[in-house]
Amino acid sequence: MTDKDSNILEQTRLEKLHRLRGAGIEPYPARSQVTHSTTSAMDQFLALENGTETGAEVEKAIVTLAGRLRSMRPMGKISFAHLEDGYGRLQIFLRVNDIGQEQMDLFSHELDLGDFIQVTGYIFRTKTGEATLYVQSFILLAKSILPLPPAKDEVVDGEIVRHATLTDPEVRYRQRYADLAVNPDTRRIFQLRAETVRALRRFLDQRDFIEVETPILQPIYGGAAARPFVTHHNQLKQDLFLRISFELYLKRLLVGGFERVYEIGRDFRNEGVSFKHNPEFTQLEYYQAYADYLKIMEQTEQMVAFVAQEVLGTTLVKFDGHEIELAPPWKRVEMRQGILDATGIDIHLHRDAASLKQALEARGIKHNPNATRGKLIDGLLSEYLEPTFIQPTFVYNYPRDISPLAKSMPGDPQTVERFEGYIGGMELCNAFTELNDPLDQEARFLEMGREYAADDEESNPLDEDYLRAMSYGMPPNGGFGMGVDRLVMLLAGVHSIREVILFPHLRNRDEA
RNA sequence: GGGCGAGUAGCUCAAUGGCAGAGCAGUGGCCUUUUAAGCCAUUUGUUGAGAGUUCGAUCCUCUCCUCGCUCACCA
Repeated sequence: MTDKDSNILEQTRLEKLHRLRGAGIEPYPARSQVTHSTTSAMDQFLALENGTETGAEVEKAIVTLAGRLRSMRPMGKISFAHLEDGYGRLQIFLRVNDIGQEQMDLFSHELDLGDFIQVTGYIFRTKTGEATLYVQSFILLAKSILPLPPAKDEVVDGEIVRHATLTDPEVRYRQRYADLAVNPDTRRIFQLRAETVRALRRFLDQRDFIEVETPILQPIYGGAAARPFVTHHNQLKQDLFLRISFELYLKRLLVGGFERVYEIGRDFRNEGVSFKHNPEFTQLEYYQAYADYLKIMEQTEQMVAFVAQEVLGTTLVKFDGHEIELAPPWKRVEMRQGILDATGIDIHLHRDAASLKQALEARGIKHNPNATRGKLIDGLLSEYLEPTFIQPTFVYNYPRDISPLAKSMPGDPQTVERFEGYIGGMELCNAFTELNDPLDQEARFLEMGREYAADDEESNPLDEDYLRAMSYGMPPNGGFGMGVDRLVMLLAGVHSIREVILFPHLRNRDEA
């Protein structure tokens, strides 16, 4: 930062800091003696207040709290300020009669917005009725050198109206600490995120799933079609990939005898960035022995509705200008029928890529000439169906060649038992009846190797160890994967994945 | 990677081919129930970076950087 030493605001604060040190006051003491939070102090005060009949004196319960100075209104011989801690805000009140001129000057002249202080006193009500801490003593806990972005707010008819506030997305993402410090809405999103993850765990734990952790650094990546990040182990002289999914490891555990496993963790995909894509994102995957995709479909509706109810207290969410009802049952669209309705093309009448391309060309639908049949169908899904799925919708029965890990439908080898869940025009989850036939699985891997060009980085290397595991015998099972970030977007009602990731990936900033 | 938009004081934003402004924040003063406290005074700029056109560029042109939106990519 070039303006570091030229910024007069920082210089002023540094001078204050040096003056404090010179006066024997440590601006960063190691210890504090907090007895209450803003809310617990307030709760205690309200209880005392309510327990007191008219005419009786409210007992002056002495509390010590700590927090950050968020506003200051010095008025000569008295001073008001607001203190904010991790729970909320409380107004504090200082009077020269009680704390003395020296402390009063210290408060008015040497403290700044953003400083952490500890205050001791009792709560009373001001003329305007605001419960306020009457300060008997205070100490500085941490001096703030860099001024926080100002974020003033006032209360109008019970609504908080914010005036100057930090809105620049770049600063908000790069300096998330500052965003969190001044924007309560940002803090709320990440509290909601934590509650969402807890609720997901609760849902699965109640159903006898066990949570496991599988490798992030993998010698062979797989389980999804995505370009990986590559890294290197120096000592072992071995290239490693950051995982693009958990799938192949989790299903090895079914071979090992666990019947219900899940993992919540980070996936890494070396692909484009957008409002719904971050290079690293949080994924939930679970696998359940003796379940099929229809069972998983039902469970998905229940899980999402459960989480919404736990986190928001309702299954009705607002997203992107829409009211979305998450309670079951969700709409179900069979893929063939959905595409037929939307485009007039019956994919069952076009059993190979060439035939399907002809049909697309006849209707003037643009497409990638090198795509497989499955990719063409997937393109139709993304183009014509996905944006229309605002209310929760399952699309089911997918083409086999884009689903190498899913089991074919009885009597229709070109179609697999797979579904994806869409909400708000966004893919939320993906699940299928897992393929557990090692011979079929090997054939699929080889088939994929033929259909994808050799230089197509999405074509996964053949995972022979996975085939060996399956050869020992894998119970029939249903598997499920969901983007946790997207679920949080939905519940928080925000349109960008960056709003639900604390430190989203941004381009390098050249600080030359 | 392509297209569109944006970048001006610490923050939020004005302005004009001719001395770059306001509010807030800061600093000094007044103020014993304020709360976007108020009043008086006052400080703050490589106008994102670089180059070009021009007597003169924050403004026009080009290149670059960053952010946002969007398209492509993303079984």
